[in-house]
Amino acid sequence: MGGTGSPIEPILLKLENLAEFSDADREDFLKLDYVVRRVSAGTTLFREDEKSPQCVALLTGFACRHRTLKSGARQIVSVHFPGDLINLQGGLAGSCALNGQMLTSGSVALIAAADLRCLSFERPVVQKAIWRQSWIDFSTCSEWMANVGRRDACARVAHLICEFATRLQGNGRAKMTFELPMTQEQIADATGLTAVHVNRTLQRLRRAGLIRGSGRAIEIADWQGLAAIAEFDRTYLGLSAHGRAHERERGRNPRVGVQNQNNQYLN
Amino acid sequence: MGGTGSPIEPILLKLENLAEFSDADREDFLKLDYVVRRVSAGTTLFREDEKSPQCVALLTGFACRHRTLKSGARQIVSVHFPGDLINLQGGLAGSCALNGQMLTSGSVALIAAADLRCLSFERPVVQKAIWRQSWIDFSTCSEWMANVGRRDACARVAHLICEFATRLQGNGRAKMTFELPMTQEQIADATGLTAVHVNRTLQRLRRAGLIRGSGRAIEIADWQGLAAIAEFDRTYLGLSAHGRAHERERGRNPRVGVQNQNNQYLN
DNA sequence: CGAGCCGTTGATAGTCATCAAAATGAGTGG
DNA sequence: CCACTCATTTTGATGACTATCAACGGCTCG
Repeated sequence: MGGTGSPIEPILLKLENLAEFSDADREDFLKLDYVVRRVSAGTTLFREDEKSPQCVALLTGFACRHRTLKSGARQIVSVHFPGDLINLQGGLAGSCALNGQMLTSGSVALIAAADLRCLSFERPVVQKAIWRQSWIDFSTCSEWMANVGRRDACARVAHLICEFATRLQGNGRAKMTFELPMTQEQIADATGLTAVHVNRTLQRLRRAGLIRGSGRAIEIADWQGLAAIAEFDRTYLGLSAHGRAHERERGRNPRVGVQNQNNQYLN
Repeated sequence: MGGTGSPIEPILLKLENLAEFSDADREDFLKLDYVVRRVSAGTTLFREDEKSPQCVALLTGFACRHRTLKSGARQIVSVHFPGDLINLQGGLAGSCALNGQMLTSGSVALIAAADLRCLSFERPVVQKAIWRQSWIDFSTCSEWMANVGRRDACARVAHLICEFATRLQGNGRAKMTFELPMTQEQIADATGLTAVHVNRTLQRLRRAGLIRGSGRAIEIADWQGLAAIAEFDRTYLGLSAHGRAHERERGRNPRVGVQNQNNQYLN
């Protein structure tokens, strides 16, 4: 196979990392109906108060989901990369009280949620992939919550950078140089800070020798150090088991005994 | 039906709110294997570094999932009520990098994730219910993230109280009086504050006449006011469509045009 | 070339964390 | 039933981290 030229093939490729697709699975997926749209930065993809079930496949560019309070304060809840299938939760289960918006310009393919639901019903492998994606969404969301709730500004921004480097690289090691697809204000909205403070925090990370580069071009000068102050552990991203020799097993919290299958620490 | 006496019947009842179970669905669900355990407050239910896929059905008492940083700082990511099925993400898709822990004493039924996976495969309705539950988990998680990232201490605590009141009540209106099943330190861990500050915040809410009662007994004195400062909107909890006459449609953000099915604001 | 977004810098004020210790309350064992 | 212990709640004093307000330079773009 390879190179059917379908616009949604990148989406398929990413999903295939999450389950073992058969040729039939692949074919059926590529048969999905969709509409491709070019979108500029800032375009709203879907809104919290809208019921229309629609899934968005991000072909090029970057997008996010966010929640906006009456005060105007915004919390970005997830960031999406080219190849991502966005709004699974909202599309497949009903509105999700989140807004979807492009961070940069790019293009998307709109897929009717009903079609995707059908496909996932007929193709258990597709279903499994979607389920796992949804799991990753949740996992990432809770990691972000810990980020926003329990880390200081430096660690928050460092963590975001680590995550981006890792996700941009796919399954390999983290990229050392890349372009952050967000303005400092958007970084602020993702980390629960203000744009001004993000600016100063980036400067501190630079002065500390952890990153280099100006503007949105980020070069990671000291991955170890950056990951350390961020306490970054890529497990939550659910990437395949490539670089699995993690630095786990260390100083977790040894409050309870050893772990094993059968919950022997339950009473 | 009604009153088979099975310990996991409360779980079933809650799931039935999320999809239309047939009698066969119900029966098969109740046939699931499980082991019941009494657990004391603080008992660890599952750990982030553990692979054993196991789902926990919370029969009595309250539980939470949390993430702990090396510094010892803890972020509680979700709170679970009697009748909840916990760790769907971790159990069905692999470890979730989250710890599960009892907030109070209580009892749980352990269900092998594989069994649940099987059931959900054979019973699309069960699957739908589980999918919707997972959606609610995500939805709640992102609401909490907005809470922790973008609201001040008063609003955060008020929001937590509103959510608890609403969830305790099931589908009706919010309870006016109930017992918070968490210590102030746990509230702090859920809201990204410190225990000391939670204490002072609760006092402010009392002085403001929004809540009454001492200790964990909470009486909501002014639901309107409390929900207002918290910007609480129960939609994200995915409760059935009872009190749907929301206070929506008001001052959202009118940045983009009208919404309708076909994404006409895309370009 | 003006408009506007974005990044940067400075000065100041608040919110919330931290540290320490006393007060309250529940559970235990003699 | 009471002394005792331990967890939890409460209070006070201090300081750090981050927000807020304001202004300016650089850059892109129509």
